[in-house]
Amino acid sequence: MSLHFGLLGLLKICPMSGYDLKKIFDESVNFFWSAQISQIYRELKALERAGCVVSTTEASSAGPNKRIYRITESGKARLKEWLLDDTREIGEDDRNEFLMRVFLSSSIGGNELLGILRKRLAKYRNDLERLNTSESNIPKYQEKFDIESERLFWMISLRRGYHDVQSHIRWAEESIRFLEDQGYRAP
Amino acid sequence: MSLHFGLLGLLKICPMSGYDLKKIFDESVNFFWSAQISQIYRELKALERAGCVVSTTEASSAGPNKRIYRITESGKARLKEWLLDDTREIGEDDRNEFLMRVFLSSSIGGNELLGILRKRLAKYRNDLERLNTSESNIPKYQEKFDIESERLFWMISLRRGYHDVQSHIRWAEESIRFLEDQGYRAP
DNA sequence: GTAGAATATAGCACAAGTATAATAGTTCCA
DNA sequence: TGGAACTATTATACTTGTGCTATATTCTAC
Repeated sequence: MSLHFGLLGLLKICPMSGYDLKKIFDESVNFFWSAQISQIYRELKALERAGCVVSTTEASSAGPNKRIYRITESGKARLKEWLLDDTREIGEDDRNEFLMRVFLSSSIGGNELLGILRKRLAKYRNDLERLNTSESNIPKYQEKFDIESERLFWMISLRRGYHDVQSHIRWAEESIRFLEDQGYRAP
Repeated sequence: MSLHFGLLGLLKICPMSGYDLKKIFDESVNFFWSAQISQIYRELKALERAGCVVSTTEASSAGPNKRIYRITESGKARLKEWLLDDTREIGEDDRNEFLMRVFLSSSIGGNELLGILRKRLAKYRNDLERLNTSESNIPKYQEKFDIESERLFWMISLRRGYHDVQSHIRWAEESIRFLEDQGYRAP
């Protein structure tokens, strides 16, 4: 459902094509939601069938015709309803394949795990860079659309990204130090 | 694939039924992986078809017969292979429906968001309690199986849980303070 | 002028997880 | 003795997301 309403929320700011939405996803909400272009097109069709959006074909400034989606009043109402829905459990996916590996690492031992954690720490530091890129993209959107009313909420979401990445880094550093103190050495 | 190898990893410690595996999932790895019982049974069948486990029917101490699964040598080898597989990107799912809502909250405004964040902070504090429960469950498993060789890896995974929950709490507190400073008041 | 990159949409097979219902044995206790 | 709670497994439909392929247009660099 999140992609469904994520698209609806972005279309509330400005009418767009599926292709445009994909780009915005990759540049902004990517650190907590990603979507394949194929899924976005499929979901847009579902949104139109549900009467949440309407589409028109328009000439593109570059490339083939675009199908521009616009949010309807019904779509706006349903978005608000979803945002306030208190009955359903709202998940934060903590499913973590990497942690599953750490948990099961007795089969490979501490030396191997130490090497794996060092690589992962480098990845986390890279995630921090990507977040900075997301943040520096905001002014670019400000030029394109009127996002002044969005700004506060975007900043709060972004702060969550920083808190999370920093905690990942702290954990990896702590675990590496701990394994080293136990006498493990990466292969 | 993670559930696949998660089950295999637990079966390496001790042969068990699907029902047993579900209970262990809920009590231990739950903070980074959950599984429906229906999915566990389905996955066990797939593991057996793949030759990673074998099953036998045994009388239960209480209730109907159990189908006990045992890991095979081939299963152990494949688990190790997966743990060391360096070619595939290992995901940590940061898909976050709650954050999607925060991001799109301009439709409901800062006052509503403040109320939502307060409730979420209470949930995070509860998550901390649940982690403590997971940790205090470890000695219980130590009695049942020989998990001395697992202990180090379980502790490192658990530490990640603490780092994560604490960062969620810090973020929620910070955001609530920020909204209050901006003059927002929960409805 | 043409190859290739970027723009733009659509379709299908597959993987992984959810939700729910059906079935049935055992234990416990009112 | 009857029913609730727990133990235990199976089956099936559905949802969400991935990966890959096909198709077509327009712009840019050589």
